[in-house]
Amino acid sequence: MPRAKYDHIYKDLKEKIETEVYAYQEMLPSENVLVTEYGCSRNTVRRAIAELTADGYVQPMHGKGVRNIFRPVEQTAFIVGGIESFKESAIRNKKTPYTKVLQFTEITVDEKIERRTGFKKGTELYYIQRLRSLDGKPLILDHNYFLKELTYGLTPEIAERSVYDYLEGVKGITITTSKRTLTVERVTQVDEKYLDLRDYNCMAVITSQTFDDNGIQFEYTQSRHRPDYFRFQDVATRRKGPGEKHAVFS
Amino acid sequence: MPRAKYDHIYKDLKEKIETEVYAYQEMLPSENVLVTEYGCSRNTVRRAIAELTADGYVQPMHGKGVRNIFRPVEQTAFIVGGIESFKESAIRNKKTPYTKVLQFTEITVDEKIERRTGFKKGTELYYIQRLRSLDGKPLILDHNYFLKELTYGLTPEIAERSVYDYLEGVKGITITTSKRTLTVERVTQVDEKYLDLRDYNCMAVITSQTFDDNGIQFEYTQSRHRPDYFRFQDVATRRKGPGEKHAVFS
DNA sequence: GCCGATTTGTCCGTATGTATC
DNA sequence: CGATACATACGGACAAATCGG
Repeated sequence: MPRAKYDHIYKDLKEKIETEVYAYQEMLPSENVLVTEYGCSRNTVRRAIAELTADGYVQPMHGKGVRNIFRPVEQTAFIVGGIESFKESAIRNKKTPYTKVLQFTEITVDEKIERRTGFKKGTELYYIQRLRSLDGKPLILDHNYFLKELTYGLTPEIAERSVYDYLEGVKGITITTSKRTLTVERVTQVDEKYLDLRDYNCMAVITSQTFDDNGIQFEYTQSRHRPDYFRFQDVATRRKGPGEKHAVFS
Repeated sequence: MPRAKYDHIYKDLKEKIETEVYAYQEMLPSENVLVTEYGCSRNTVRRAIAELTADGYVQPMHGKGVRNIFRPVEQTAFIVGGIESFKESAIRNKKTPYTKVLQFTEITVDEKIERRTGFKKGTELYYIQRLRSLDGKPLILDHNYFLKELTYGLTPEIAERSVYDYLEGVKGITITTSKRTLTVERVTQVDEKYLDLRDYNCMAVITSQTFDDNGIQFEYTQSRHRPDYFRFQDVATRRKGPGEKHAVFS
């Protein structure tokens, strides 16, 4: 499958930025130069730059050029950042992942679960509880709720390997949008039982609702992270237009 | 100042979605219909839809249409979400903000501060420590470092009102990009002194590096939030292209 | 300060590809 | 198979910001 042209340019520029072919604070070649370099239209170059901007890699400046503002991050903790699976995050963080299934049951949604998960009352779900370890160290406790109608055939064995490989590969589900909320919550007895929390009495909790390409929510997940191995990254770009908001907390 | 055309369409569609002119899970009018409605080109409509997609409001489906997946959020805690100032967040959360300046000093960057903040050694900064309250309840402890060269003239009085109003209004600085990292850290003595933490021994911490429109970092801030009043929201969209990553932790 | 060259920002019309129905 | 809808790409036009002479 041939990638889209803008995606090729995006990845190429991204690598050049990461490997400092363009130095920090340096200008990238102008759009017109890139057009001739890549042999494409200006719109295509602009689309690639737009993606780099969203990644926080570059900053276009009207009338001046596009500046590289990428800074490599030191990798101390387990970085959660963008969109990727547990296994992929582990690889990027250069650690060995391991998953242990603690529970695997089927449940029917009641009012209480409906409010929390967004699934309607009466819906049938798989409920899975999993312990995630990196380099043998248990760090994350996951509570997954999968819509049975779309994910029928799930087993504990699949849950131990990769649910998403199964859903995408076998079931043909395409994951598109994920709404996430990050909070800090008190530890539970289950947290304490499986994770080495020392004297921490809080957990970093990511709850996410995930949709397929039909706009159907097929998953609700609560990921409870050990706080000292947790890091979430984000790039916020200011919206243009007059009468706009400004930045974060100042 | 006349808005850009795509921005007008974006805001118009956004409002229609929020007021449920288009119901949840309903399809928006097709791009071609919108083209005739707004009297513009298809590219312009597509740009507006792209922004709504990034906001997690809609989900375009190849060959089918664009589905509304917007759900209003219940406002329990203090939601941090997108890009906005403390004051604006307070207003959106329907609370009364108050800021107390605890410290206001000038410092010079040493190696230790350089590593943490990204400012070069020898640079002169303003260091401000502020306590943020909502409805009289102290919730956030801010540590700000501002590049003196760009923010010269800051005073404790300004810090008590709004630093950003001063920087944007008086100094003519334009805020563009903000890189944020969210972690969970242990409480400090200062946290305990000013915030009512009960028995929590952790804080939700947002550290951010903010850049102006010249790509110059002029701010480093650490915002320490009381955990039980903290909530961070995010929408992750899956990248297209073959051989791609999938979603969050499953 | 003015003017022209450069560069990014916005918008248009069109063509073609691909997925859905 | 054809009609519809979104996805990608092209080329051109003009506006707005910047910079140098």
